[in-house]
Amino acid sequence: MSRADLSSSACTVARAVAAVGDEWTLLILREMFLGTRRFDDFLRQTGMSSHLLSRRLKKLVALGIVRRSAYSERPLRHEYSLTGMGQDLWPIIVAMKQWGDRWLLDGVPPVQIVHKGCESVTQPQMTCSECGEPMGARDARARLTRDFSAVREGSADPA
Amino acid sequence: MSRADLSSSACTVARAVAAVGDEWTLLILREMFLGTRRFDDFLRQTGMSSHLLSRRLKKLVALGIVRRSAYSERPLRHEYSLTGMGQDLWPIIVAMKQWGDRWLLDGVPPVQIVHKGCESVTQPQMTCSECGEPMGARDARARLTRDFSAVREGSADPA
DNA sequence: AAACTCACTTCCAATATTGAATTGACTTGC
DNA sequence: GCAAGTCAATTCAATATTGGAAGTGAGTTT
Repeated sequence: MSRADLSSSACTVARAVAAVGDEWTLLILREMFLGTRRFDDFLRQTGMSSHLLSRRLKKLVALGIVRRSAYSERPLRHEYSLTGMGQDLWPIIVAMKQWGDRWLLDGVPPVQIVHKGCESVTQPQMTCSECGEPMGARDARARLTRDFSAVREGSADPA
Repeated sequence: MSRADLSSSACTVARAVAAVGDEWTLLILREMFLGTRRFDDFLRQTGMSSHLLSRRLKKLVALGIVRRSAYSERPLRHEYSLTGMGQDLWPIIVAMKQWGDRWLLDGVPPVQIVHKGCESVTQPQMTCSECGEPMGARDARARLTRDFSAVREGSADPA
């Protein structure tokens, strides 16, 4: 199986991975959440090649994650911004930041997140939607729905 | 800049991306959280080539995310499991699942998460550590700490 | 009118990935 | 006791992707 096939997997993690699960795409998203909009700024802030940036942006636009719009006629200039679908990727980037801050860094994280609601510096965490408690890997159990369980018993389709 | 340099970036998102931000690594992690431990099972469940699986597992072990241990002497057999550092990646995979469930799927998600604490099917969400409210991109503001802000003003180092 | 900006595209060498075959230590079935 | 099977890889050639540098073209500034 090649990477291109992931998007048709039944597993929604695999589909998400196919959409945004590569190094440069994740960095582009980080920049989007920091407010970067322009091609050249993405280049500067991520250090990627323009070739790749161009391709990644096209893909993100095609998927509906990013919107391309003109911010100036004459000269015609475009900027890139997140759609609703793209904004919803925030927890993924934040989860990466939290993990990186904890495990890959000594000292003070270079970026802090302020919650607009309460105006405090926050350490966003995953919580249970039902009881509101913070949760991690040990507090969770996966349950397969429907006939999907058959897939994971046998040695068939990667799901 | 090449992808290899990301790990030395000041940005902890970039560092996290360098560690686990590629397609196959993310799928390996998904499998780990579903309980997969053995080489062959990773192959079957992810559909990746054994060559790559071998390389990715080595990298994860080197980073301290995965532990390789013998589950049988004679024949000598090894299994792979998550370290504490690896367990902490759970929010990233869950965030991807939540996004995939919402935006890339019609119908019922193939996997549900049960919170062991309250025994209900949960939709884990990011919340503010200070006030407990659920939060998303629009509820957050990034604040650069220290002299790190200089980096983002100029056109220098990708941060 | 020369230099510059922005948003790309083209080219090609270097690198990474795929898929199939192979290895080797051991176990199981007959 | 010996052929077939299992597990955890490694090797190799074909293919695909990437990185870096250079180029493009519409328009603007000096």
